Amino acid sequence: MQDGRAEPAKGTLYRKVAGDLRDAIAAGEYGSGGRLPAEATLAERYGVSRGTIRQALASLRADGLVTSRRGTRRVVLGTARMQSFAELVSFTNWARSLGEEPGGRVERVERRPADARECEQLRMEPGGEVVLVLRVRTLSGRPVMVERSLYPLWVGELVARIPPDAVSHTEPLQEQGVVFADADHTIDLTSADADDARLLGCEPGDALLRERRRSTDPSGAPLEWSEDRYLPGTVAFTVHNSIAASALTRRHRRAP
Amino acid sequence: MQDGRAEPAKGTLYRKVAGDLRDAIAAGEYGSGGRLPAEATLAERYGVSRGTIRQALASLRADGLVTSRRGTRRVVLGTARMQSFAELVSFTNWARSLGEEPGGRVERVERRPADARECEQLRMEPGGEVVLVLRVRTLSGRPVMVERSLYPLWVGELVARIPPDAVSHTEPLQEQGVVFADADHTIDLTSADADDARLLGCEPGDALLRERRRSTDPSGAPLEWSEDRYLPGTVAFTVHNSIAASALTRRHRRAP
DNA sequence: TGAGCGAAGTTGTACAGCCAACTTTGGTGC
DNA sequence: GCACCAAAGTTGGCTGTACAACTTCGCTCA
Repeated sequence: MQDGRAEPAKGTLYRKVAGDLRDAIAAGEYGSGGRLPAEATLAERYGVSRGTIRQALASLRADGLVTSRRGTRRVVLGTARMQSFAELVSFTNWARSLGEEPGGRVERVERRPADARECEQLRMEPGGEVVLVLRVRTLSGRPVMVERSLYPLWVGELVARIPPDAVSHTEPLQEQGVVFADADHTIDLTSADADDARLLGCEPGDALLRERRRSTDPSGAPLEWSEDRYLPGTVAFTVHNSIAASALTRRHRRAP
Repeated sequence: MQDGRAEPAKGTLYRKVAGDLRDAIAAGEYGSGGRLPAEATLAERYGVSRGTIRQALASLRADGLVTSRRGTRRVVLGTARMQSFAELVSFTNWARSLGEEPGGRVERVERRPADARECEQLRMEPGGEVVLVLRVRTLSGRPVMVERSLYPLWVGELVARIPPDAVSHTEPLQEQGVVFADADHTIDLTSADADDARLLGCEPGDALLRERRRSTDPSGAPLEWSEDRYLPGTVAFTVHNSIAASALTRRHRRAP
């Protein structure tokens, strides 16, 4: 996604249409705050059914590119927009999309029994073993993040076989057929411990931006429970939300 | 949403179905990691078409409640799940859903011309005026957040009429017909300035969790550009993401 | 016992049509 | 000029159908 250029957007019709509309919006074809053509118009233009157009537009809606309400044509919310969390699945992809050179070095690998909380998070039998990986991640050579990942054994064994200085872990895992499909993220603030301070070059107790992440594969099986700690100023998380269809809208007052 | 209880979920069929399924999942009816009934089964059970069922399930999917992939029934990802960002549209709602007593006090209201960046963010003509509101927000009496909000004039005038110690600003605005429909959020870390330190009771330079937010109404018109600064440990942001339908899935390896 | 294959089950994509709900616009009437 | 109303335009919601793509499971066969 982030390399931009005109990819045919895979085989399905609605994705082709969505990609096309995304490009048009990014090119400012409708302007910021401008109106998109009506669904029927687009359907005719692309030679597809209205349902397909609606599917494409739902995708733009989910990304916060356009509004959507009954009675009026869709309005462009912003002409440029980043993939944000879609890229957050991988530090490597995110870094590359910024034009930075990502790197990483595994500091410690440890195999040990999981405690009660870890078992629950990874949906394992009590007493099962997990693999803990401590890794420092760099942007153009400068350390910016410490990653502590907990894997179930079958993933951990694959991770352990990856060279310690590999840029990406998700890519080799993907080669092995391990797909990260879903993730829950929790973002807050924490302070650096001794490991963090040493690896990031800050003082113990300094504030760090923390992202905790639980990832599952397409079948819903937990793959990873991870805690990432970022140096301040190196990263910002972005997300879009919408009431989409909320109750109590009452009468709507327009901007003059 | 957050008061839980069985609301009929408005008039539409698919929302009734979605609400019902949400309740069932929350009650653990299918278990964590369990399989949902097939679409056809649900369609028959509820007496609606498969399309309607799919609409309901898409809503659960978007909330990260269930997986969704071709060939296999949907899998429950988690039995309990918070609304997270859906509640983030309002500090008041969020606090109440946590059982805390929200409060707030306006510290400063200022009407002044907008600079170039502010004009762009609020999509105004250059030289237009904006209203700046500085407010401290409390949880059960304890200050946890400083909010700096920038409003276009027509909203700012409504805000200025709200009593300084009003618990919620969005609720009276809603009464006036101002609906916050969409928002973009950026989350990172910053340090307290003199105002923050005084109002939050911390030291200048202390780290704070920062959320910048740009909200629009249903027609896409900017309503607010706000920067919130939270004391550490008072709030965590959660979000769910999914590849949903990514390319390069290759062959998928299952968890044993 | 294990590998391979095929059938059944399930979701994804696409089409077509219908009506309801809502917004906008323009004209009518005062 | 202004308020009100009617009509046109537009999206939301729902049904029904058909086929494609994929997963799972059990059976057959070596």
